[in-house]
Amino acid sequence: MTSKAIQKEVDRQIEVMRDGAVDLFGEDDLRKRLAQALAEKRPLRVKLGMDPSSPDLHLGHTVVLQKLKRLQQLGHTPIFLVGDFTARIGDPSGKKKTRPALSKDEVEKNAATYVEQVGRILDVESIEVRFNSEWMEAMSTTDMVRLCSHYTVARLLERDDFSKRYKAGEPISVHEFLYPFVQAYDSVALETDIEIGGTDQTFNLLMAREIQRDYGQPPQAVITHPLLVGTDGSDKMSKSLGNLIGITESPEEMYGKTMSITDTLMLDWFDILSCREWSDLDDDRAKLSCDAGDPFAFKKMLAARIVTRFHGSDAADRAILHFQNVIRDKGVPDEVFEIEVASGSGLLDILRQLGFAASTSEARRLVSQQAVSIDGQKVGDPGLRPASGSYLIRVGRRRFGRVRVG
RNA sequence: GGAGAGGUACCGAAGCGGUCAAACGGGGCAGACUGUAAAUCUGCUGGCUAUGCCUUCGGAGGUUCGAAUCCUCCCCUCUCCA
Repeated sequence: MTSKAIQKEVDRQIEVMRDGAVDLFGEDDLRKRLAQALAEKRPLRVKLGMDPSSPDLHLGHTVVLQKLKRLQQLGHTPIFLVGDFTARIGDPSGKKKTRPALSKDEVEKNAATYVEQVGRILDVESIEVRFNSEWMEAMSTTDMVRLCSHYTVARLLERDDFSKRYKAGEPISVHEFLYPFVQAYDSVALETDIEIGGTDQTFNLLMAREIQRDYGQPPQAVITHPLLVGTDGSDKMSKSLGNLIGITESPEEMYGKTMSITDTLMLDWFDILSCREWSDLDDDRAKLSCDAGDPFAFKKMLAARIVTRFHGSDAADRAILHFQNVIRDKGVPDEVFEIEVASGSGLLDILRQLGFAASTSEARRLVSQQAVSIDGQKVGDPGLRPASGSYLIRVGRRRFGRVRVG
């Protein structure tokens, strides 16, 4: 490549890196490094850290994964860092209970699940999967203390999460301060060129730059992405808040959950999740932000796009039909799971066995709220004992189960 | 080490001797309505062999006819001083 061609390619790649990102730190250095790498036909090493304590990926994770995929398509090497050692220290953003130590088996199992799920988004053949216990377990106390000497408490307190908690008088355990050090050192160990993360990771990612410099490495560039707000519309999507859409969820669930988000959140999701792939909807989206357009239609499009991304367009079509049938027309889904119960079982017990109520009391409540129907007939008697036969039980609008009374 | 504040149901937060299974808000669930599992409005939201019974207000004891509320010890958190 001529140097002119290289410059052009650098511009193009930087544009991709910036796309959808909140910030790109260290751009000048990155340009130089990229040019050099291109000249040497050498890929850059792009790190993405993952917490192995909960192995299921959700829509929020996919934001950075989509970006990683695009960098992979540019020819760079994704490094998937499993923070198994870090998981044992405990996640600082999780304020409360320190996470339990995971056994080696659990970590390996979770990591495998991760890679499998990541494989739905990008090509995992050429990906490098690493565990930070690899170098952290071998680190001596002396080295750990030395690592910590590269940063000050005042600077640690600059971190948004820490400063907020500090000002609010909430507890911060000392070990939480170590987390950024470990994460930073991971970049040293991996000789990372670029690290991707959510905006909540900005501090840690930037700190890695300084630590790398102290360890004689060129500092990594940092690309941060916006956090996806969860289905509740208030907090970032996370497992602990239960406001997520998992990427392994059924098409019907994905579609329905997306349809349940508020109109405002829908625009947010579109902007963050699109990644240039849904630009044909940009005009519709623009109309909505100035109060024109059809929010309902737009939300249906968004929901269909999300399902398509993870399950394909056929599945999306099925999800749409299911939604129209069950939610709009209050019909019955095509497929309903079935359980068998002993003859003489009471309705309340059946509801529990179907998983529609966690306790008899809750089942009783549902019945008294006119939420339960058998074969389309509302039920009012909590003491009901259906005779032998097969029945379709419906709870609320969208929970269905067939029960065969023996 | 000293002084003070505090730990309440999924979360936040009232209650400070009986009327407390515990106000209120959020979340969740349900009903109505609708453009949808949006918005809005209403109800429910510890368990059970259920007009009663059992467990719950950091933990363990104690006082009392009776405790989330009073006392003792312990554990945890925060603030200020050293």
